This record gives sequence, structure tokens and C-alpha cells, in this order.
Amino acid sequence: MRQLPPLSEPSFGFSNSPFGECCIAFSNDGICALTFPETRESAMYDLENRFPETNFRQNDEKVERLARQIFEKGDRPVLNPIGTDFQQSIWRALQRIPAGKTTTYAQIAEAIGRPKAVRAVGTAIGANPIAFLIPCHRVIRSDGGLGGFRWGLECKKKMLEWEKK
DNA sequence: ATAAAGGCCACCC
DNA sequence: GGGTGGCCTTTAT
Repeated sequence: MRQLPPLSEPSFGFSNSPFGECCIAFSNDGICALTFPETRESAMYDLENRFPETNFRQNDEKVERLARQIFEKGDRPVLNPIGTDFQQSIWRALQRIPAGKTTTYAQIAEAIGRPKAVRAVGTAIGANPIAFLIPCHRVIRSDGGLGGFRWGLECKKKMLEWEKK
């Protein structure tokens, strides 16, 4: 994965959220990861994997503050998702889905002008580094099925329920 | 370079 | 309901 400019002042931490404990990683350039891992170890392994060379300092206090802004106040902090052009275009498209609505993998493929790339769209959505804020949970299958979710289908369901009001 | 693996879809049975 | 073939990107050989 591409990560040319090194992150400045990289930090990470944990906090509760309406969907279980979350891990947020950020730098002066914005949030680069938001996950809902099974365990803290797996979250840190993920970070290590996505950002080798990067030394995140733990700062739970700041992350808890961030989480309150995101999940209670509904703020939208600056995002810094790192990925290929294809992935970026998809992640941008995801951010145009209004809360409380859903769309399908096929419609996203259509929206970015690559109607045949549905399969690849699914994989790119699965690679979304910033769950919830880049609302990949709002994408379901054309046949009405829920589709997949990196952090567990229960979590996806909860998010959709939560946004329904 | 190439293979294998995906959060899919349309189409068949 | 379940299985198949096609489609396209990424990652790991």
C-alpha cells in the first residue's frame, strides 16, 4: 500500500462506542484508521501491518474525545484514508450515501463509472480503513442480502439500525 | 509475471 | 434455496 508522506505525530487509542470498543489512529493529517476489532492485539497488529515504519503513540484520552465527537455530536473530523486511486474513488462515493439510506455494490460500481467492476468494488469496500465515517456499512447486496462486513455482520446491522432514526 | 483470492451479480436449476 | 461463470483489483508468490 502506498504511504509516501510519513504521518506526522501519529497516535492511536481505544474508546467505547455505540458499536463496541473501537480503535482510532490519527495524525496531524487526520484520521487514518477507525476499526472495531475483536481484541486490542488484533487492532494493533492491523496498524502495524498497514503502517509499517510508523510508530504510533498511544493516547486513549484524545481518542475518547474523538469518539464522543463522532458518535455523540455527529462531527465529521478530517479523514486521511490511504489507498490506491481505485479505492479512493470508491471511498469517496461511499461518503455520498446519506445516513439512514443504503445502496448496493453494483450501484457504487455504476457511480464511479466502472459498472463491470462490481467484484473489485466489493473488495475495495472491504479494505475501507475508516469504518463508520466512511460508511461502508450502508452498502448491501443487489439481492437484498446484507453482504459482508469486516468487523462482523452484527456490527453492520447495529449501525444500520442506529442510523434508521 | 502470474496466480489466487475476494464484503458481487446474473443466471441457471 | 444452492451452484457456476464472468468480472476486476490487489496481494502474495
